Amino acid sequence: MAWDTERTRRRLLDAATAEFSEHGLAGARVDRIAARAGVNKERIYQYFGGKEQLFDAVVQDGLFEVAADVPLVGEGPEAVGGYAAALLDRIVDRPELARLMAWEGLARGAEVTGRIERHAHCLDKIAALRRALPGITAAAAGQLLLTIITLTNGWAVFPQLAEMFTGGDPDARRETVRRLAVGAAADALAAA
Amino acid sequence: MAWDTERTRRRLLDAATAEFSEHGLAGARVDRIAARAGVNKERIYQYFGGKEQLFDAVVQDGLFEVAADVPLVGEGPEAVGGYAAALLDRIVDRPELARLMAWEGLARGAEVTGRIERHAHCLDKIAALRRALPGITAAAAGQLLLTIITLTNGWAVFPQLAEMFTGGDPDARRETVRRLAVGAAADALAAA
DNA sequence: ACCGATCCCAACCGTTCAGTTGCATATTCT
DNA sequence: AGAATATGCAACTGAACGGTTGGGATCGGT
Repeated sequence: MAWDTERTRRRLLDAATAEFSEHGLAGARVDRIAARAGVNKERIYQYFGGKEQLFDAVVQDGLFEVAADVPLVGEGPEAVGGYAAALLDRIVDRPELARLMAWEGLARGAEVTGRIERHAHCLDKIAALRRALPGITAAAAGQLLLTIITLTNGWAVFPQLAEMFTGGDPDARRETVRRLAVGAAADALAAA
Repeated sequence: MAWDTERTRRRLLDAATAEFSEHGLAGARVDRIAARAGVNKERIYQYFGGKEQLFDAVVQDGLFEVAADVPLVGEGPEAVGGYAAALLDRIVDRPELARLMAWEGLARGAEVTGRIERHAHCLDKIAALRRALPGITAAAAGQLLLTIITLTNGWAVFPQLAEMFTGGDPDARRETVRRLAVGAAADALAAA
């Protein structure tokens, strides 16, 4: 049998995504990740270096994937609303990345590793937002993006609140989030 | 020396709040909590039953405290904006509860323990919101409350995003959040 | 067909963790 | 004062954890 190292790597990454998303950095178990992947755990240390570095790789991977899956298309506040709604849909369907971001923010604070690529990645999103809302300032675009991500990720991070306040109905929430995003975008544009 | 059990309890609760807020449920160390409190860890098991129950007690305690500290006063969308701004200020100043809520939501999902008191607590907040915005539906009030809490807690839960998108400036964020909350409140009111 | 490099895995290691126990000390009741 | 109860703590325990090691299998190159 040929060594399909890329496949092993992928399996580990997927298993780690599930495990870290469920249990966080401290709660995840290296043994469990290896078992989920059907791989010996020693591979983790060879491929990624350790638990924390594997976590980083997982976040990076997820970030990349969601950016490709949910693009910001069109122009004007309505397009921004559509983007927010699509993002929420994605999170309802696959909450892993939203949860990972929260675990990361809670455990590591503001100093994230791999700042460079990450920063570039975020600048890309801000640029897309400024393309959709011509004339908006960079600061306003940042605020708007933070608003959108916070609002959408909240669904995955505070399920207990979502359940209590909305009965866990994602449809109702999507429309609320869409209107909020449209309003926030229009507001940011008007302030330009 | 007289047995000041209440003081010991309080010290444990405070130490546990700090520890759980920093490290989460899985990352917190019982030994560290005891050391922070200057108390033997065996007391934790006598007073609270165990790590998880202590966590519950900490969340409950924090929830109660913040509700008392940040009331919703006045009427109309502006009052709601003021409430959101005050909540964000509180979170910037003392992010413990926001972080605890996130750890809880991530680790435990929608099924929170102590549902009854918790639910009553939330119904109180919704009632306060409906008093401030006469005519609003219960569903709209729930959406609005979820929006406000999500937006404000986001500052503490996603510090890496806050840093990247806003440069970590809480003042700019407060004004954005205030305007968003006012807009959301007016919108919810208009839909009535 | 051989060799060096790469990959895989079972077993192992030192540490750390949540939770317990046994006993000394302080308090309250009578 | 003395018995009964509640509180304090150091030391312990069994399990689980992240990480390592040594040896065997499989590859590509020649």
